[in-house]
Amino acid sequence: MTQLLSIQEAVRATGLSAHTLRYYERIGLIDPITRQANRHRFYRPEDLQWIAFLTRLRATGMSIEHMLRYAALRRQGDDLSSVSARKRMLDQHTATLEGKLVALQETLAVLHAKVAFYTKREEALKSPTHHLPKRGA
Amino acid sequence: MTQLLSIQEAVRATGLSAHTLRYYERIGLIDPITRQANRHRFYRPEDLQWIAFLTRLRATGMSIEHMLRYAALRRQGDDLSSVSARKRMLDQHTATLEGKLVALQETLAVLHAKVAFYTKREEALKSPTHHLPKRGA
DNA sequence: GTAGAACTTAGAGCGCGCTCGAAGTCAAGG
DNA sequence: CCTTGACTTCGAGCGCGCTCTAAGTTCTAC
Repeated sequence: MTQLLSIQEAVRATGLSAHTLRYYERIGLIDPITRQANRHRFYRPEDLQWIAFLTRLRATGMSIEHMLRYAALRRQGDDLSSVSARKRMLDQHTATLEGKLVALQETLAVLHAKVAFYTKREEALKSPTHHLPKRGA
Repeated sequence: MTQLLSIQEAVRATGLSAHTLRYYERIGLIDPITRQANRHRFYRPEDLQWIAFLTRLRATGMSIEHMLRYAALRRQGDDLSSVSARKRMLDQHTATLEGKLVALQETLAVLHAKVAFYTKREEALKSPTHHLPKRGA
């Protein structure tokens, strides 16, 4: 049958803490997780997929408020207005991430240059008789 | 001569708020900015360069605590231990950013796929007589 | 001389996203 | 029966990075 996971197993599977999993459910990011007789949660594979997607959105900087809007649209069902709105949200996030990607690449270039500079400086300082320290940035 | 900027001009130049500029100085991220007779700060081009670099580090997720360590090393001067430590910090940050870059690209791929899916779904919903709604993720 | 704008300081406050604590329930093992 | 331990709920607390407030100074314009 489908594998159902306890909260601790979900913790391992998602990388989130049990506190965070309950918190996400409490605020409505995650639909109410089905319970066993003892009221313990058990997570279905589809819950984990949704949580993994949420984690992606969070890790790339989407606010919880926005994720809540997305989750609400998802609950609304697959009518045109929901589908269009979700698409717009993801389009918007995509654009944001493309901007971040560029910024990140620029920063990586700056860091590579700085590291190269420090490497030279380091070598000069290690053998002061062979090279005078360089001037510069 | 070198151009000196008031705090408002520094705000425009850096994109940070005046509050944040003072805050950074107060906690030691920025060295004490020189003052005019009326005690107002005036920022030198080199201050702005340093602030721009800090802003890059922040924007790519370096914590203020780490930036403070970097700033302290910089104040220490260009001896071997400072240069090596700064290089190590930037190397470390570079590695972190390379990881983020990959994650970001993965998320962008997921988003592109989802948007494509929603686009199809949207079209199907707009002309329901021509296409039945699709099943799927 | 007075109003207003732009700055100064020190310290309090805030929003986000968790994170934790307290107290209770339940099932299994000894 | 009693402990142990994993879970439950609810609400309070926290760390980060600002952000704002209040009160004071100084300069410029009228």
